[in-house]
Amino acid sequence: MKKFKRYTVTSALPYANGPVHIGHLAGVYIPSDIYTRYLRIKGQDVISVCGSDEHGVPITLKAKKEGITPQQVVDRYHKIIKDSFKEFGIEFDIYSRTSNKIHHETAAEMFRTINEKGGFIEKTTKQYYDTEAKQFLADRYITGTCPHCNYEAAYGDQCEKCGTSLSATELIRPKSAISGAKPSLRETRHWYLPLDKSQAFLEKWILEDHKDWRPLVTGQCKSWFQTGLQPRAVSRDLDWGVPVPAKNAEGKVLYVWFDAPIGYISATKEYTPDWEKYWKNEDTKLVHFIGKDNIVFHCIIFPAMLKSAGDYILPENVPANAFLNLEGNKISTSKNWAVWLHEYLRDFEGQQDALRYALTAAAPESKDNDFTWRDLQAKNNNELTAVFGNFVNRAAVLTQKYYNNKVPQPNAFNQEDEAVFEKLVAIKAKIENNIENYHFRAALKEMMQAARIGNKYLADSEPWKLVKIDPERVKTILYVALQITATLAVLCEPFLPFTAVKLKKILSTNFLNWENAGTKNILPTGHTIGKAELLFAKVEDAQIEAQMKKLSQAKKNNQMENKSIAAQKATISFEDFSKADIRTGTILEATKVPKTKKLLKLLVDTGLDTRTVVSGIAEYYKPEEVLGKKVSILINLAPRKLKGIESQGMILMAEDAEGKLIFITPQGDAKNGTEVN
RNA sequence: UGCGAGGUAGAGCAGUUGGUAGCUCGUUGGGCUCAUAACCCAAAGGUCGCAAGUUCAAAUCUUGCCUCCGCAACCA
Repeated sequence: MKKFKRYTVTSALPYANGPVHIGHLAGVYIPSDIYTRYLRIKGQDVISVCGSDEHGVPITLKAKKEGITPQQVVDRYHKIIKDSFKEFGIEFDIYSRTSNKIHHETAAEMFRTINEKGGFIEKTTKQYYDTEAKQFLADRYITGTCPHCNYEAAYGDQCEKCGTSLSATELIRPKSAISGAKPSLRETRHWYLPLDKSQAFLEKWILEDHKDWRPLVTGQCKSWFQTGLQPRAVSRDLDWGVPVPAKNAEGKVLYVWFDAPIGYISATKEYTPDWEKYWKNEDTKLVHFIGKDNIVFHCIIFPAMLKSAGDYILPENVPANAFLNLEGNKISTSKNWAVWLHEYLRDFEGQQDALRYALTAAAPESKDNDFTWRDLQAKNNNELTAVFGNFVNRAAVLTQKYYNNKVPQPNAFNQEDEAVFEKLVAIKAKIENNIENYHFRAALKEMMQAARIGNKYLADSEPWKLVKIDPERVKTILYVALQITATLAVLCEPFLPFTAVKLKKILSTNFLNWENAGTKNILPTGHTIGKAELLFAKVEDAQIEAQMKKLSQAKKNNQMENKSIAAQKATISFEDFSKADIRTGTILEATKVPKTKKLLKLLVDTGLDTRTVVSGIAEYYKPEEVLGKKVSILINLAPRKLKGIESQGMILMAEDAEGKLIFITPQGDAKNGTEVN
């Protein structure tokens, strides 16, 4: 395997239109932090770069909605995100932002470089333009009627009712989702990255040269290759972003997906003038940590960009994670279905490692996973506290009791003692191997195994019994136990940095390093350790219940917003349903019922007969409008007198978004009297 | 609909080139008392999504189906 001299580790730039939640942490930031912390402890030359992604349409929309500038939006979230990362112990060497001057310059320069090499093509297309909001509209921001199923709220890229994928120009009665105005088609010219020309190179690079990538990642790339890569626009008509540095490019900015990954480079530049060795030197290992939604950008598009620009190295690996769900549902920023990092830090002060542990243990490395609060509690209380914390406490307390906090002088090691050291060495090797191959979940498990070995060692050797009959042996036992503890302090650092600090304080040592973990004299005889203190606090039921309550509140709020959609009614049997006799019919006559606001008196041909029905639709329909209308009618409803007129059935109606009643009209040529089933 | 990735004990996950199904937590029983009622030992618990096929032998290979997730060209 290739030997690298230094590492450049990137973590997907969080989008600055909301705070960071546990899905981001489990998918990207915790794995990248484990990886870089590990490399740092081993003394490698590594930089970890990240920053806020601050451009793009959603941010401008949010600003508009709140009546502030996009800059104010990103300033707000950049601060929240940056602060919460720091407090959570995600240790970037630099956390930058794409609204920075240095980023604008770097991104513009990248564009120019590629452009000068003829790496773009220019194309003019027709796109919908919102004359009121004065901007071009992405397909997603156009709604209209689906040409296939007539669903009225279809998006410009897809109809969610019938699932057909659409292009915005197919929509009947298109409407801007931003202003509600009717958009018009306008010509616009854009630069495109001709990915099709890079396909051959990318296919070889990914499928042949990097067979060690995760199946999830390779699979998705394959999927793209099969369809065939197409040119992709790198510019956009918008006033928020990096201006396109070219002639005739007024009002055009670099499209966010082009701009964002360059943020890794500009962050590096901001960090060190010596940035080029991290991006242009073949001895450097570049690793991108991302979520699965970002695979195409980091495995296909960004490499194609880097390649076109020349000089740049390409990623060695892109360990993308799948998604984390929360209590069985997808995490959603807009629905507030999330555990926000800044809120966790407030609600669980000093318990960063509990979340780090739970999220690493449940990391969605190969498939989507579910996070539950009960699981966090169980992992913290039954694993971290019970196994790890308890062992450390046992060793420290025994040392305090028997040796006044001094590491005792051991006698010759017996077979059990030797076995312990052998296991520790093996565990350390497994952790290294797992981390280097991005198996952080497995690495964490191994780390805990070291604590288990400690507990078992104490339980098997029973120093508290032996102290009365063989005090010399107890010295060796406690010596060994303390070596295990010190090894733990080293091995846990990539995963549980706060615990590592505490543990080193308990051992009152700062001379531990990765290389001597698992060795027989990591903590020398005669060294005085500090006072025993608890490493972990338990997570109490009350804390969990408070969080669950918060979530159910979020759920309730969502339901309030979607109030128009009523919950499903109680299940009925087929017999119940078949009692209802619904027929198609035609309205023959309609007259307003005098002295009422709502009622129309209708004469309906039901196929069986002609009958009178009184219906509460007068607010929405004039009598002449409903004449001859095909309707569905429930005919065996018990007759009822309304304003003195006997109503002999009920016209089926639905309510639309504005509360207006609309007829359930049979499609096509249903004869009057046809049964509706 | 197409493509990709999953579906393995109550939960979360391993299972290398096909050869007796494993780990952690939880559950049950026992032991211990140095320790945050923590720790240690043992047991129970699985027709490996379903169906068919290849094979002496399939969680593992082939085919079909069911199901969940993602992507599908301007969605970041």
